[in-house]
Amino acid sequence: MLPRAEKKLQTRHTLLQSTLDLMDGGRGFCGLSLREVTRQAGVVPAAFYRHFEDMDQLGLALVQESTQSLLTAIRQVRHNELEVGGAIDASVRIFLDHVEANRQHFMFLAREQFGGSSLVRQAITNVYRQFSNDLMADLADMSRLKHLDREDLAILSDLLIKAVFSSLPDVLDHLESPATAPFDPQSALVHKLRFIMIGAKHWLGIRGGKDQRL
Amino acid sequence: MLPRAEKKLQTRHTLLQSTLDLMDGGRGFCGLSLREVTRQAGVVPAAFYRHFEDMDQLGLALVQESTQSLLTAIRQVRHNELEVGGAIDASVRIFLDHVEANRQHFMFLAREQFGGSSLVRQAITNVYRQFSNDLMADLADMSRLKHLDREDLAILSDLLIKAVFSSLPDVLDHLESPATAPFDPQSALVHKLRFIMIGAKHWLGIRGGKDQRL
DNA sequence: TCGGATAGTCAACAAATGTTTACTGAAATT
DNA sequence: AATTTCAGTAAACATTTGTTGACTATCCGA
Repeated sequence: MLPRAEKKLQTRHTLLQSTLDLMDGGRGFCGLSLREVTRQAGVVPAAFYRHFEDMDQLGLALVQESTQSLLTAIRQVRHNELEVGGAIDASVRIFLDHVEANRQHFMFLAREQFGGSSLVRQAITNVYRQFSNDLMADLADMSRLKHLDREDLAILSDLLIKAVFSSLPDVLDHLESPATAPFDPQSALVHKLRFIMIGAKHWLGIRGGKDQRL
Repeated sequence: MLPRAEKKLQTRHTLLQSTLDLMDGGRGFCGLSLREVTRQAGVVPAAFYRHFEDMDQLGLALVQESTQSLLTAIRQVRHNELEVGGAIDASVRIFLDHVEANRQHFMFLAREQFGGSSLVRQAITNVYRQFSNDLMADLADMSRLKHLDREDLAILSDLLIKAVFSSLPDVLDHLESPATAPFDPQSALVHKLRFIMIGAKHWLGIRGGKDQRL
């Protein structure tokens, strides 16, 4: 690449990384100021506008960057699901390895999924929907779930995605101080996904059998 | 009550309510300024300090207020669980009715559970844990879950709580614009909880039977 | 080699923020 | 009736914020 544009990309990356670093202090994205970010990046405030229109746009870029990581992880997981036996264990392992390798990005996603900026929130919501749709397609191919109709599968995949992502904070906290949670978040997550998948396997329709009246 | 302290409590409540009103605009708690809140409340900035030390303390008060609402809902749910048949339907109905009646409070909880202020976040996390423990005690009394040990129950209740709360944003959005979600969030939530409870019922231990290898 | 493009600097601006200090007046206490 | 208490006001403060315009130095294409 040309050293001109390369340098620019490098600064842009520094701005994004500085934002993640500042958020490591436990603060949310909306609590950061433009000047703070540039200060952390070792750049003058005005330089910010060479890369982003405002903080919201930087947030969107951060969503995209994080999503890229996530997409990579998901594809590994989906590839792995084709193998036989212990798909959940292996998938969760791969997913969590990736979370560990991209801790800051996933912290950003976990913290801003319902957070301050509505633009960022909406972007993350769209990513969710996309992943949920992908997962639904995979689930539809599983032989032990053939008895589920489209709506069942949609709700099931949504539930699985929500279970994974709502466990993200536990996992991320556990990475930093491994004594916080009562259980190991990774095995707990596997446990939870098993509950769900077993339930899906024994699902008898919305009315349920008489033994399914809960 | 004496008209002196009563008036003070009223102003305090106005401050809290003003905060919720401002957050209705789609912004997060950490995006609000002290002056903004007092402006909305029709009070001079300095008056804020007669009630709260800083915005974080107001946030904690808001957690407590919201928690009170939630406790009320939960108690209704637990009482309802003692009745026979269709416990999930009825429980979810009651819970969601309460969410609807206290929309702003639950929006606050949903949005700030991982959000900006670490003090607020931690307070909400503690509430979660408490509810999860309560639910665990209830689950332990259910005859169809007698085969689960303490760890199973802990993880199960955590999963149920997470499923409910991660669905809160869907439910709240649906209240404002009932065409956003692909499905009705309420029935979807019932569906999800059924998946989980059925899975719990058929749970055969962490190693599972040979038909439970996922 | 020249001339334009441009990433980043510098300085300045109005506006908004959190916080403090002294005050006012009504309610509570004595 | 006199005095204290205190919720809310008024004004001022030092900072910080987002944004702008003119600049500088470097890289790029001609």
